Amino acid sequence: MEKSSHETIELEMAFLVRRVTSMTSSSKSLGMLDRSAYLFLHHITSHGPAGVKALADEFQLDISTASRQAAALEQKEFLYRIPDPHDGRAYSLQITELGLQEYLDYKTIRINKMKTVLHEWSEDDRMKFGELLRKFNRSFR
Amino acid sequence: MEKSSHETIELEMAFLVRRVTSMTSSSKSLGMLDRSAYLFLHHITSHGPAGVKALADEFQLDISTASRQAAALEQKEFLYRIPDPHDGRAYSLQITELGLQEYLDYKTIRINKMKTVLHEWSEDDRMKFGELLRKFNRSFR
DNA sequence: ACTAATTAATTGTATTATACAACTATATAG
DNA sequence: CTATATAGTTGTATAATACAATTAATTAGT
Repeated sequence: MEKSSHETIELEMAFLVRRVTSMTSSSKSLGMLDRSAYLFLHHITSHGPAGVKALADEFQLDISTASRQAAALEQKEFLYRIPDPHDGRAYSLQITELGLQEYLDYKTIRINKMKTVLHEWSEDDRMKFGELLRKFNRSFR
Repeated sequence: MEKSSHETIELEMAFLVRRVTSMTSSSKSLGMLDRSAYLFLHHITSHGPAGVKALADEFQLDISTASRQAAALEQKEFLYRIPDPHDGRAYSLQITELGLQEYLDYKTIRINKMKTVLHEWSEDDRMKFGELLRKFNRSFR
C-alpha cells in the first residue's frame, strides 16, 4: 500500500523538525541567535518596529514568551524600545545597528548551510521547494 | 532584488519549525506524544527493535537524551526492553501493543491535521512537497 | 464621568527537550 | 590480561516554552 501524500508530508515533517532543531542547536554554542530571536529580528527588519503583542501573534507564541525573548534581545542591545506615544502600556521594539549586524551575519551563516545541504539539487527543485514551503506556512495561519 | 532559492528556503524553514512546534505543543496537553517519542515509535514500528544508541544516531540526539526518551516510553509501557543476547550492555527496545495503538492513534491525528492544512492544495503540489521534504531530509544525513 | 471590562506587558513557576560530563558495566584489541 | 572503547544511565544545566497572577493603562457601558 502506497503512502498518501498527507502521510508522507506528516512523517517527513516530523523528521524535518528534528533535523533542523539539531542543526541549529549544534551551532548555538557560539553565541548564535536562537530561532525565535532570529525570527524576531527578521520581522522587525522587514516589517518595521513592532510590540511584544504583535510579535507573539505573528509567531503564535504566548505573550510571556515573546516578552522574555524581547527582553533578552534588548539586554544584548540588539533591540531597543520606545514607548508608544498613543498608548502608555505599549512599546515599539526597534532594531539597533548591532542587532542588524548580528541578524545579517547569522542569516549569511544559515544561507551557507542551506547551500551546502542543497548543492546537489537542481535550481528547479530548490525554487519549487521554497515556493511550497512558503505556501505551506501560509496555509497554517 | 529577488530572493535566491536558498534564501527563501532558509527563511521559510525558520518559520516552518516555529509553526510546527507551536502546532504540536498546543496538542500536547492531552497526553499526546511528543515529537521524539513519535519518531522513536515510528522507527521501531517500521524498522524493528533498536537500542538507545541506534535511535540516538538515527535522530542525531545525544545518547543521554535518547536514553531518557526511551525510559519515558518504557515507563508508559509503550516500549519494553529485552537484553541483547550477544552483548551484556545492550538492550533492544520493542514496541508494546499499547505503544502501537498510541502510535497509530497519534499518527491519525497528525494526518488529519495535515489534511486540514492542505485541503486546498492540488494533489500534484502535495505529492511534490512530500517528495521534496523527503529529499531534503535525506540531504541532511 | 465613573466604574467595569479589556489590553500590553512583566514576572513567577513549571515542564520539556536538549546537551555535556561523570560514571558503571561489559566487550574488544594490543 | 591490561588498556581502551562502547552501551547505557544519571546528575546537572540551559533554553524555549506555556499558564497563572499581577500591574498599569485604555476603552466601554451606563
